Amino acid sequence: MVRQVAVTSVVDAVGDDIRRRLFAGELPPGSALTEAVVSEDYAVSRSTAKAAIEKLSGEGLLERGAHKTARVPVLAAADVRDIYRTRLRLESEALRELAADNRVPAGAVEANARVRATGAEPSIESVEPDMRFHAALIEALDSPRLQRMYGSLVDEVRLCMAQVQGRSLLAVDQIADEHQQILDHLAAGDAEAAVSSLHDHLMGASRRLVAALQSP
Amino acid sequence: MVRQVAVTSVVDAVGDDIRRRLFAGELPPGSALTEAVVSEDYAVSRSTAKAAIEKLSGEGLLERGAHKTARVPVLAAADVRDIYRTRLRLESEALRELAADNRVPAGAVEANARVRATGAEPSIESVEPDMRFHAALIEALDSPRLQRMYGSLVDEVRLCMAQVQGRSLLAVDQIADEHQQILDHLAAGDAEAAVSSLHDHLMGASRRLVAALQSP
DNA sequence: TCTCGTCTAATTGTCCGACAAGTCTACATG
DNA sequence: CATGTAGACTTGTCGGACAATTAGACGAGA
Repeated sequence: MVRQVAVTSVVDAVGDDIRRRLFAGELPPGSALTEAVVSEDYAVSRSTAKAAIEKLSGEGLLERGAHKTARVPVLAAADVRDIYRTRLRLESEALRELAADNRVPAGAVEANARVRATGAEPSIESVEPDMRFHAALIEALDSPRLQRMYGSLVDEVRLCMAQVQGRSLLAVDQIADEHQQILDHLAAGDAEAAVSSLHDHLMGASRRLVAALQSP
Repeated sequence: MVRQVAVTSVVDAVGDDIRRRLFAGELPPGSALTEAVVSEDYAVSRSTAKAAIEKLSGEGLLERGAHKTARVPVLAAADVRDIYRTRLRLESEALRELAADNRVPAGAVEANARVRATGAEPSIESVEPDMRFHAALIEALDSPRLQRMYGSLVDEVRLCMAQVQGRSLLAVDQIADEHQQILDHLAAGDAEAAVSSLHDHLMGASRRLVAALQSP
């Protein structure tokens, strides 16, 4: 077992902050990010700015064509649907594997408790534990590659959230209830029921996101 | 509908050629790729070489730590198993969705015919159509994100193949038969049977790869 | 002998400045 | 109105430079 500590290069630091700004909605969809601007904003060389931008492009958080300025992607309904259907695919598999052993990941239970603790009203506060709940399902499989894939999806989900500015929130209680239902099915070892609940949970969220995207 | 044509930067060209060399086994596992060497080999600046190396690292085809020289990853048994289990997860989901509509992707049928056409003896020739068969299952779902994820897995699979140098090949007929079995189950709309066949197919391949890795 | 510093060579991280090539916009021309 | 063109902006690539880091060799001292 090797202890891991994080070292951060300037490129990473700049990339991380741009990512943060993306998720915080500080960079509206469609807005441009030229290498020169990034370079000035962070007081780094253009090479460094370029590297940061290209890294984010590789992750799908920015769009850029050859000789074109990088832009914050504008997510269309088709994108949101693809993101959520792919999410559903990964998480469904996770549920099937967990249900096969009646496994209920402790991290998911804990995260859902935190969801519920954020109060009854729809709240942006509940997003964080909500994401943790779902991530815990994936992490329970202990597969580096699956986790990496899911991580890239999560980033796109956060981009969605930023673009609808919380206009698609559901009552916290309902979210927590739906999560609990999934956990119950897991405990019972009923894979199909768990998958079905997850399907409703995620497809509902997808529909709300699409609706929020299309109404100003 | 926009017609797409490919433009290739120098960075991409260098990256693509290194990728090719990786898959061709020209770069043995564990070997180092310094920026200076790449820069000289391709007669490009170090900045360009660096960008190419970093792109490949991002795709998981090279390993590199801060201030460390990039190296061709040496795949351990755990890696191969994780790669194949993740492959199984994605392809299983694809089969379930296809079976739900009794869909048999034409591309998969055609690819399997090409597998069989490569003769009866185990042959490196059959690898290409084999990969096409599996990719066709994923492509049938028409999901950009799922395809991207699967693509990154395929790259790692090719890295495996390069590292065992074809020491894990199975008789072409058997491969084609197993593929056909999956297609038959799909046509019958029997998702669980299709998934089960796929499971045996992929886990067998995984076991052979691990064995080949561990014997000289 | 083993451990610990130190020195050195190789390598990467970051910056700067430069120029060619590509993109976009507005404007002029036919 | 379509076409072409000029100019500003932006990206792609290069070369060189220097600091920071790593890794290996070497030697001093316990």
